[in-house]
Amino acid sequence: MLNQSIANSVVSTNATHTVPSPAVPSPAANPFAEITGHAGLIASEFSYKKDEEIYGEDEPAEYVYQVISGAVRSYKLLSDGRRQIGAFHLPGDVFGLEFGSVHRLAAEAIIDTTVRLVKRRSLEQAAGTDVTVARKLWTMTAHDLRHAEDHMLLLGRKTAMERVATFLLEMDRRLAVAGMMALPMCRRDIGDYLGLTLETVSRALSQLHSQGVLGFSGARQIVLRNRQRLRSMDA
Amino acid sequence: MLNQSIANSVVSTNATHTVPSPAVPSPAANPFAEITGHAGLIASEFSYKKDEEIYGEDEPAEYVYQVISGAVRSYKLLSDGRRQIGAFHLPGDVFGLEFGSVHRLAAEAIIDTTVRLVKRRSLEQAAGTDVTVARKLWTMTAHDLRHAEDHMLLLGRKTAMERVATFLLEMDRRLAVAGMMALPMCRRDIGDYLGLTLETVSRALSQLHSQGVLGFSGARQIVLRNRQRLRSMDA
DNA sequence: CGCGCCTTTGACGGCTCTCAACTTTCGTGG
DNA sequence: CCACGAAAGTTGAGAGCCGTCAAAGGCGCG
Repeated sequence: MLNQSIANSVVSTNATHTVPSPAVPSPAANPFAEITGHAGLIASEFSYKKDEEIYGEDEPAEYVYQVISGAVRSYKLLSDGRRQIGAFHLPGDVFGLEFGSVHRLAAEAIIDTTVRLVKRRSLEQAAGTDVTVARKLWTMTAHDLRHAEDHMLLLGRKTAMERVATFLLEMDRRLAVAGMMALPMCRRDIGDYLGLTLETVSRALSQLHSQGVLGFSGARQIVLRNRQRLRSMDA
Repeated sequence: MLNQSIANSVVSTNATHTVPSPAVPSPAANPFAEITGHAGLIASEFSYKKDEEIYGEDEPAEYVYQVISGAVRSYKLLSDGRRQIGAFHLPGDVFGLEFGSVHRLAAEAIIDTTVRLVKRRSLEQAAGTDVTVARKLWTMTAHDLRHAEDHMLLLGRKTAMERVATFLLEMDRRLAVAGMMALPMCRRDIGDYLGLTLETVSRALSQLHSQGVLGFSGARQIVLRNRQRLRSMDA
């Protein structure tokens, strides 16, 4: 019931599980380039396989990362294994930037992922002499804070359907290409991001599908057919 | 059932509804003093009555505030009135600091409150020339982010009892005097902070009381009698 | 001293979780 | 290119935690 519901002539069938977003935004809008360019910092690249850990919670924060391709989840765990994903990082996003010396959340590659990275101490040092770097660090942290504030509202007060609607609109904004989005993450990841179980996420998506609000082309290829309706559900 | 359960000989009875914390931490630990002292900024004072709005959501962010006395809640609203309190601000805390030009959350005085305030543009300007100020702004935003990340885990994954336990330990740490805390906020505020209803908060507190984990002296005067037990409940 | 807000407590219902079975998709290898 | 097995996703039934509605009690402020 979840397939063949899209006239997806525009979508290449081998696009599954890759995030086809524009690799990295233009240099002008790229905070990493701004910083490294400005301060003459050395940026390396590194790749991680699907589900590979990039760093652990409370691990020393040695590097700051930018997603080049792939996708990353940042999360916290409770002692019994309950997980809260705080953010998904998609191509162009910077993650792992900490004020202190340790990572407050763990990070894992959701799919095969390549990142650019610079040493945190280099950034700190540059910020100590260059106010534009210092300001950029503030900007990036402030951006994360804004997202966290919105997400607290979602987690504390929205219904399951509202959470899923919010999620779809966020992902649509961040990774839709030609009106379609290829989700890199599984239902469990979505649930742990939204404070729900994977079953509840699945049921909400099925309901939206049956109402014609969205179309599937494989469980992770989604087309939004009625964004206005979705926005009205997002409370 | 909620009163006279404490041998509170140390607590003056007229302490209700005032937050008896140390007015403002030592200048060395005071971010506001650090900044204003460093940059020669002008700080004014202002007072708000109980439940008075300090600023609204999406209002221009003209000032940055520091609580001198009293208590403040920062929150977001959904269109139908559901509210998520993102943080409580107690004496010494800085709030209302935004990277952009508008406030992402509204702020209200929980009880009669006096604040110190400086113009945001003054800070921005100072940060443009002084890296220590720029760094301080980053520090404060990073601190808020850390709290928001912890709170997302609470809202997304903790049970009602775990949330209340976490809340009690947080308030104990932040405003306990002589082993007792005088909560400035009502049950509804606590519920809106924890993503619960006021009734659920009340039931959890009653249960902790009946288990001897805490003692009451009026609904808002609480003594923690078994912090270890509470920590084990907070997951 | 008394009114009104805050808090507590109870009964009940429902939204989401849990547990389970089935289906589909996807990666792998023949 | 197809077959196979495992992982991911869907769907159903039932339970439980927390929310809703309601009422009574307590405390604080005027």
